[in-house]
Amino acid sequence: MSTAKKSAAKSPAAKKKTTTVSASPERRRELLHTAAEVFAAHGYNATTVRRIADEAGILAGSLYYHFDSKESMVDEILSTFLNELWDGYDAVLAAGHAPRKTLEALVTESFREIDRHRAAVAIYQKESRHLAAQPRFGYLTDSQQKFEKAWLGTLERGVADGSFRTDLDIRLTYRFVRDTVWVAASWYRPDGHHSPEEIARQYLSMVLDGIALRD
Amino acid sequence: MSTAKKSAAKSPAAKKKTTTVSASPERRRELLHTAAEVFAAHGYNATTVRRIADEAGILAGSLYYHFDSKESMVDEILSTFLNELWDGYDAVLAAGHAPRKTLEALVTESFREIDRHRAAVAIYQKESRHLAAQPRFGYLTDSQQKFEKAWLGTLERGVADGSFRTDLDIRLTYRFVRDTVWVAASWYRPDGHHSPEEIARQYLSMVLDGIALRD
Amino acid sequence: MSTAKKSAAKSPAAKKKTTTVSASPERRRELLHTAAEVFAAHGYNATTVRRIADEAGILAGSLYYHFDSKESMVDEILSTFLNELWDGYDAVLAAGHAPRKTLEALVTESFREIDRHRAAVAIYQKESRHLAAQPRFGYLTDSQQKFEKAWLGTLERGVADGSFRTDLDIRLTYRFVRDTVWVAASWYRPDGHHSPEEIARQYLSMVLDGIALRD
Amino acid sequence: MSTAKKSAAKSPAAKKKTTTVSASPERRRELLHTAAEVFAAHGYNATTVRRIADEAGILAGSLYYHFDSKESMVDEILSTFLNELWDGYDAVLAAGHAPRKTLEALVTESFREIDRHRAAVAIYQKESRHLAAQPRFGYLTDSQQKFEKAWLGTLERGVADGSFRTDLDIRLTYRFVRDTVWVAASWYRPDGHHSPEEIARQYLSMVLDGIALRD
DNA sequence: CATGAATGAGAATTCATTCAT
DNA sequence: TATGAATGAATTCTCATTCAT
Repeated sequence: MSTAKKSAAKSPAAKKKTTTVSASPERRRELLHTAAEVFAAHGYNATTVRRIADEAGILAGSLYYHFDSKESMVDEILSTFLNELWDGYDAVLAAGHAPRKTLEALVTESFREIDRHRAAVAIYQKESRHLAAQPRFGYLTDSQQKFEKAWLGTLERGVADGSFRTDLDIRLTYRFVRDTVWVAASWYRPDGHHSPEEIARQYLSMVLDGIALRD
Repeated sequence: MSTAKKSAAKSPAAKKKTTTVSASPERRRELLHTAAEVFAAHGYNATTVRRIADEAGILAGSLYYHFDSKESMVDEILSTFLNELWDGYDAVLAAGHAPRKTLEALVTESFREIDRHRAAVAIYQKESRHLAAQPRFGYLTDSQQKFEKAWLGTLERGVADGSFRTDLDIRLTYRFVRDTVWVAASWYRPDGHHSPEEIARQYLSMVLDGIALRD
Repeated sequence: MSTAKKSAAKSPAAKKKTTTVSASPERRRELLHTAAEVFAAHGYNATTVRRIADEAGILAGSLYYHFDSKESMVDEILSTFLNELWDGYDAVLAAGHAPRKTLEALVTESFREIDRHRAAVAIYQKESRHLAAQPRFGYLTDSQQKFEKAWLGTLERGVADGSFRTDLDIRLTYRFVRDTVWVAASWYRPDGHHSPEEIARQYLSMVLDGIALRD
Repeated sequence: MSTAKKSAAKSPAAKKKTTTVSASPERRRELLHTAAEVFAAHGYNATTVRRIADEAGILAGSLYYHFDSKESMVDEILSTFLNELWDGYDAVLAAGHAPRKTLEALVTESFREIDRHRAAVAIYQKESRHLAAQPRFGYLTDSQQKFEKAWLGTLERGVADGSFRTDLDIRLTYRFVRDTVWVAASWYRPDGHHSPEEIARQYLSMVLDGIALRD
């Protein structure tokens, strides 16, 4: 069970109003989906509650029947996403593959998550830094650290066993790979041409072998 | 002369209040520097005029002696940055190097700009998309297009002359290289260990040759 | 029959919705009891309909099957209380006792009401002034006036017949006695130690003979 | 120096925005005076910020140039009042008078405070209980306890030295005297007829010697 | 009788901006 | 150049109330 999962579970549970949480989960999900799209498109701060409500076809005040606050909407969007992400990552890490294969699996899994939670990923990219400052979003920091450990560890093992180059600054490489993957959420649109697996394959090809033609 | 430069120049000139322009340019620069730091740290929307003023040691209202509006502050920050960026890029492109060398020069130039205008680059990364929606910031879109033309063109020429791999989706490659470089502004801190040139070298090494060990 | 009774009776009767009245009187009473406790504890304005519903174990909307509005709840609570109060007071006044004995009987009766309707009395103390501004609560003002007449009259008769001191400002004395008695509702908790009659006895002792030791 | 003073001083000091506090104290005082009147007349919760602003002849938002929040307005009103109250009480208690004289002095001082801070006293009476629940208003509880200690102690000493009756429940007597005095704030209007000292004299006469005519 | 979902009218608060001094 | 005081529009959130089921 991941840190994100535990923290995320604790966060809503600490609220007084449990009523809100008990409301029909279907409607919640619809509304959260709408909210996520708007947050992703315009940014969390720039998104007004009213805008979300408009998009959902209800009045702004009505959102508060389902959610405590605008904040608790992002909270639920992000923690849901991170929980699923870590389910996938944990499975990959638990499989005990060789470093190179692990890297490939992590990248592929990442693109799958981008495909499934595009909006959430975009929000995470843009907002996690300043949201993490609030105690309520502590799980973002936790997740960040687990994330770094997983990727850095994989790279280190790969350097040790000869899969990856030894002449690179490993933290720089980590950032390079990490950004390379996740920034994709800002332009990725599922369209049939490119399945997440196909994109992952091309990215991996570039990251692993470079874009220069080999002699 | 770049599009950015012209547009940027036109933008303030279209204002009614010439008062603003008459103020001492030194003070302006100081204040813009302060503003850029705060914008970069907290985001444009989340940054209050008062916060900038606090940081500058004056009252919020006093900023309006120097600038028309909060918007005109980002405007000046971004257009100044883009003008310098294009001075560099134009020089590189005008030199007529071979594709691979051009790519290397563009990347190196980019990291230099990140080094010199870290705050502006961070703002550009986070805010350009939604700022570009306003006519005033049309030059952001112009710049974006010139940018894409320069990079995509270089990649295409490189594919044609055998410098770069032919089996990759070229737009994907473009995004890969572009993001790879500019996202660095979100974590880059000038510290002596890594000069922009050194970081550029490592990035290029990864992008061109990949991180996998060659046989 | 008192003014309060008549006004209170007229008030709900003037409503359109007769539905409300048809509900089981037992459930009404339970709910009113719950409402009274919450109003007393947190104040009328600060009490949300939802809070009352929570306490009653139902949803906010469900209260509207039983009552027209939050206002009609306080209305019923206060008018019920005042009707009972005036039943007692009227009996005392009709008995035709001497002034001092009348005063004692009124005080004792008051503490009995506090004992029986603690919540209602507390609400009355805190809210009657501003509720009385609305026409619907005109009976509060009526009751207030009858109240003043009864007490002031008793005091005046007592001054005339030599039961009470002649050197005191009679309105000041009235307020003194009135406040002395009713403010008790703010701290009184029925606990077995102090029966209302016992508290009345001690209060009367203080009011009539003072707290200083007589020579 | 009293508890109220220290707590009150700490409360505003804990704020981030010191700017607010630094604004001209004259305007603050005027606005606080207005606010206190409205709070006293309609209750804290029922008073809208807009109402205060209307009364002050400015717009609601403009109040926030001077104060952080509605809460900080009551805070300042109450703590200012309590500080002055305790200056007076402490002086009385430090004088080391005999119990009866101390009681008289405390009552007189109380009526003087009611005269000077009528609105604040009325607010204190109505709102202190629920405000005290918030940490920010902890000094209300502190003050309450000091208050009880001062009055109960005086009564106890008076019982011991034969000034006061020995057959009364002392806590009941405490509440009786306390409420008797402070409830006066709800009807007291300075009018020339009754100086605070004159009212204190009459109250003391009733409290000490009772309203019944002595034989 | 009760629920679930909404409405709509405020409420407090924030903030870019203005302007007389 | 800067201050102090305000404006006014927008924003998040609250809550009594309604109503179809």
